[in-house]
Amino acid sequence: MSRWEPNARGRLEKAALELYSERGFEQATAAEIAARAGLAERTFFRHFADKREVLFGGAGELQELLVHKVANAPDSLAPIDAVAAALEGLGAMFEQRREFSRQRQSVIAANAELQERELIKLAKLSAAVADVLRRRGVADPAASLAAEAGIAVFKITFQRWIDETNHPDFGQLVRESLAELKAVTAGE
Amino acid sequence: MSRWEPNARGRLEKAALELYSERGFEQATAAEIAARAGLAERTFFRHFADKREVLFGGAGELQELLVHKVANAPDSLAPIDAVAAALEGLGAMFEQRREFSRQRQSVIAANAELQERELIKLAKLSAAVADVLRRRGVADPAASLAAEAGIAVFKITFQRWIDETNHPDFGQLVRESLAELKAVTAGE
DNA sequence: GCGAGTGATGGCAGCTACTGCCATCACATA
DNA sequence: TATGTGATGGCAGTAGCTGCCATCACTCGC
Repeated sequence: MSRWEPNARGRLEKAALELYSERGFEQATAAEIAARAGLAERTFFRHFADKREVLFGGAGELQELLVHKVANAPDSLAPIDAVAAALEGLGAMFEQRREFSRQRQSVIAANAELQERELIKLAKLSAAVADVLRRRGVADPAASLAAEAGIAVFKITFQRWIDETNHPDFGQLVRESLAELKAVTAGE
Repeated sequence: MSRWEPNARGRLEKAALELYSERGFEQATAAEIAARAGLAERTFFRHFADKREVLFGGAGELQELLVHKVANAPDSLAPIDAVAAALEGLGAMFEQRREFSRQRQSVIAANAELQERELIKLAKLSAAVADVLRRRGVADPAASLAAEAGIAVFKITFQRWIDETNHPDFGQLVRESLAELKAVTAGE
């Protein structure tokens, strides 16, 4: 494996996840990751803005997917239900890479800097969802709040999906979490 | 102003906010901040874990305050209402430092790394609120969801409070945002 | 008053993340 | 075969951050 092997980016992502798992995020240097991928450190930073970003290559696709699903949800659905329906549709994608997701999440859970990066990705997701809700005609601050609430449902759902040992259905967990949220915010 | 002047930490916080405002977070070095505070770079890193943390000295107090207020909210209040009541009680604290808050928030808004730090502080706030809700007898995932929803209300409220030019009342904004959230999550 | 102890500070060496700049390489195309 | 293009490597340099040790101001027991 040397220069001009295909899929340098993918090799870097794989090498990084392995090294971060083996010895922790802080103990792995960018040079080591690059070496394991058969590349130079300089090349690592050409593919990824920093050491953390290598774990978040999928964030863009996830956002596009979610935005697309919210945009295409039936007009009859209330904002929060449109977001929840879109979240349910993410199940297939996650189920497919469950083991990868678990490993990645365990690395992130062990390091605060990675959690920060994860949180800003979720914040951008929330902002994008708020945008598409506004395009559906939802006014502010309702659009922002519905988006934030939807992402909160996503966070809790994903955590439960990772933690549960008996492979629960992602969509089912979304529906349960949404019902809990509605129960919790029902009042007056 | 030299060695052994009192309140080194406070001087560093002030110098940092000034420098970050004047030329941006990335363009200000830790050595410069320390010099402006009459201290050495080494001393800066003894008071703050990193360059960002110097802007978040108040996060701990805020969390204690909020947790205390949620814990002492009337038992009759539903979880989300207990959190909202606690948030309303934060108004006095913010109104007192409105100009500081605006300047600080403008610095944070201009830099992604600072936003990441802010988000993890809010996540910790949410976790602490979830904890105190559990101590109030709220089960999971309701406790986590109520906390996340409450912090979402806080985020939107704070943003509106900063943006509005005509000095709105913080508590009033909390009540409005909560009402919007309830409207948005009311369903089926 | 005086010496030991304590906590805050400064200085310095060193590692690593990250960047700018330029050379080099593999490949496509004319 | 020449030439352009995009990906890569090498290297120097900056800045964030840490470990280690010396130094300084203050306190307390005597």
